[in-house]
Amino acid sequence: SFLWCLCTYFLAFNFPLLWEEERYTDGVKWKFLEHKGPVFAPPYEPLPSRVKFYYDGKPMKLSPEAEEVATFFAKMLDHEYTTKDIFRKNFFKDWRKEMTAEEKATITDLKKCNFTEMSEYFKAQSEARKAMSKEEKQKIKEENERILQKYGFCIMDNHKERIANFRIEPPGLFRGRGDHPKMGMLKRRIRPQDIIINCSKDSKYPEPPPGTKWKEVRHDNKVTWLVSWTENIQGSIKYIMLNPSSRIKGEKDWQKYETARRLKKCVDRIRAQYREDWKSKEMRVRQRAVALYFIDKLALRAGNEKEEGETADTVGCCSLRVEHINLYPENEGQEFVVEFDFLGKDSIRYYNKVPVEKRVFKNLQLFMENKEPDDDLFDRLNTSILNKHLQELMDGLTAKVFRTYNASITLQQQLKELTTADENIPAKILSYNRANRAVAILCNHQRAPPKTFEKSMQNLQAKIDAKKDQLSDAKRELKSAKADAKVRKDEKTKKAVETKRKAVQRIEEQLMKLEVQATDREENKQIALGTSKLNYLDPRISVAWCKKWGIPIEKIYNKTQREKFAWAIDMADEDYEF
DNA sequence: CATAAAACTTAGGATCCTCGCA
DNA sequence: TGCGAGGATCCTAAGTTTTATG
Repeated sequence: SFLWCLCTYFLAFNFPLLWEEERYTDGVKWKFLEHKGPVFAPPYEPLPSRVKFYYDGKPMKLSPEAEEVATFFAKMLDHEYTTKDIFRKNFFKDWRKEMTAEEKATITDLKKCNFTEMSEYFKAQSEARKAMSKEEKQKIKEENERILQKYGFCIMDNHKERIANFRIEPPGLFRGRGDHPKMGMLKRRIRPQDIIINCSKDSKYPEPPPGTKWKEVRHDNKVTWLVSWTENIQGSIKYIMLNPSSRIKGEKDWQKYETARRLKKCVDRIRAQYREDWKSKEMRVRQRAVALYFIDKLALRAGNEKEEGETADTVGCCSLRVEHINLYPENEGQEFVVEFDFLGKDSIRYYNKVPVEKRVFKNLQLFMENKEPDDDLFDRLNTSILNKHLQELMDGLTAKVFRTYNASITLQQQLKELTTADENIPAKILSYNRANRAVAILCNHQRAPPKTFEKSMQNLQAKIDAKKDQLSDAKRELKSAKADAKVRKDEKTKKAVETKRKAVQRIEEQLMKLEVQATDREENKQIALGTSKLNYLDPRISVAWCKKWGIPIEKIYNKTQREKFAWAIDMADEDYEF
């Protein structure tokens, strides 16, 4: 059936007769790759001379280089972080590097810099953009479309594929997430001589802009990227790659869920194993087993070590520190409670109180003995040790497979539990969203409550109230029509009763729809569903659910998502089981 | 082996765009 | 027919895993 799937899959992607040779071995990702290269950020446009920068109260004309960096700061003036010490310090240091000797000599204190005119100018610009005529907006749209058509696609092995991010990131001030030590640093402009092009030897190479050269053109078909450059904040490499709808990404995504399904088959054995390991006489084995238990039970991330001072202080499972957990032998009527409180990926807080097995609890006490708060909880463990162990338990098993597995299996279970046959479509979709929500909570996918949340909730409530009034009016009218019909007994009044009855029914439906919507929205206040839907939930579960209950797939997946999951929509029938 | 670099996936917020409603 | 809410899309940072290096 694996081969059958593979076959169906390639047919879905129009791979006539090719699929056997398309299954490259030894890491070959493609045989032919042709593209037009990246789109660079537009060049800097100096400010009109009437827009002034003031230093210490006096107007000062800046060199174009210094002015450009100043505009980056001016554009952020309304953000809170321009008031943060680290941001200001980093910005000022990098800004000074762009100044002429004279500017450097004059501008020595950021507090004496006045960017307000620049800031006002950009606000006015953005207003003007909003106020543009239809024709002007249309023209811009057409230009964007032209660029998309030219640069947004590539040819990979006989297929025209959409590129994900064909535009080079423009220069600006770096703003990491959370308490980032590098916030405010200058992210420099990327030039053609910074760019490495990857394409096939026998393709038409992309042209660098006139008068420039690429850093390198290479032909590495063991990787999937088309363009790369080194970014100056962390010194890491950035890539241009294909869209999720592409064959190369879709196949990888499918493979990911197949690995998670293989874990399903052996997860009982693995769980038994780590429970056994809680008793091991070797400390490293116990630590490994407790960490794995957390990763499995709580869907924690692996938690690689990070270089101190280079990024925000965040952790995952293996990098948890003593200060991130509290142990309660007894708490709110439960025994052996562990309280987690730490910042995870993107500095999103993870807070959870969970009762654990006594053995886990005792182990944690042991791991914490004679340690300072900032010592590692699992001092004999890191992600590479853990993943090596997992690899021995199952081919292709790594820590993140547990997140995928637990997310997908939770969706499947919840859908089974929450969906009832007699509900209408909106109610079924609410059930779907609730199942999705259970996963988002498991994976701790949070969002900031939308700024307009309270207001929009009030609006919705007002609508509901209005609908209720409308309903009682309609009911009253129905009642009087009925009374009328009883007296008159003619066709006309009979018909009127039917009309009124229909009206009541329609309004009741509308009311219910609104109420469902309100519930859904309220429950979703701080939870982001998108991330799990896009990255953790085997789409075939959703496709099967839609088929089973006659829900149009568009109700669950928008256009982009349908493109990304085309493979699953084609592959899964209503009996699909994860 | 340990470590660093490279490759690739996952993530939340900003911005753009559309659609329903007053 | 203009407006605002909310979804779609864009953006790019921040993770994990794989591969290269010494």
